[in-house]
Amino acid sequence: MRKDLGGNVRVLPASFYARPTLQVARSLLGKYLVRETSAGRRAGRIVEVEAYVGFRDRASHASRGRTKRTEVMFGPPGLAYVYLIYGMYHCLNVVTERADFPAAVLIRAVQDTSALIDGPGRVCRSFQIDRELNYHDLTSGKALWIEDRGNRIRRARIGAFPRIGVDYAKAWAAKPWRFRLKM
DNA sequence: AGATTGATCCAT
DNA sequence: TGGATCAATCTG
Repeated sequence: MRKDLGGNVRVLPASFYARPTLQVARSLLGKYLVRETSAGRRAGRIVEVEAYVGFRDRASHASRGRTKRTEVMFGPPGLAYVYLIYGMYHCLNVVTERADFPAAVLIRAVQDTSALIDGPGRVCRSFQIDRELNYHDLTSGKALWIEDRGNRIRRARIGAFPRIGVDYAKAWAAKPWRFRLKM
């Protein structure tokens, strides 16, 4: 299938990511995560995400400052931030907003045609995403990208909840920055 | 509830 | 340089 024609299907451009992170997070619901390898193409509908916003967000890796690991979060919008957690699992984020402002959205769950892949580590395992894709340009339309397939998501279908696994962030952990698409 | 696993970060 | 920590997942 052509990615830039046929009306509805198109790779999300940098302008999509260059917006306030909470907006980007909600907008990502219903979009399609696409992974292309030599083995073929695989896609899934994004159904759960989490936003990490700015220097002051204590739940964000970037709250500790600009380090080798967090540098990508300070990069231009539309980059992939992929990191290894617990020495075993990878997590995929998309970088948002603007250069020098650290923000990203974690992809927590996608709906395949046959299964729900629930959990950021499972998403990466299922889509063969690892740190080789850290800094990958998601607007390139190669290897890994996100597509708009023209389906509209009504605001009423989006639920907001506290983020997972960030209790150490105290008050910031309570912010309803996890967004999930109701079935 | 406990184990797993290794990169990262910061205090010693 | 050592050791605590970790945006998770699996098993019992």
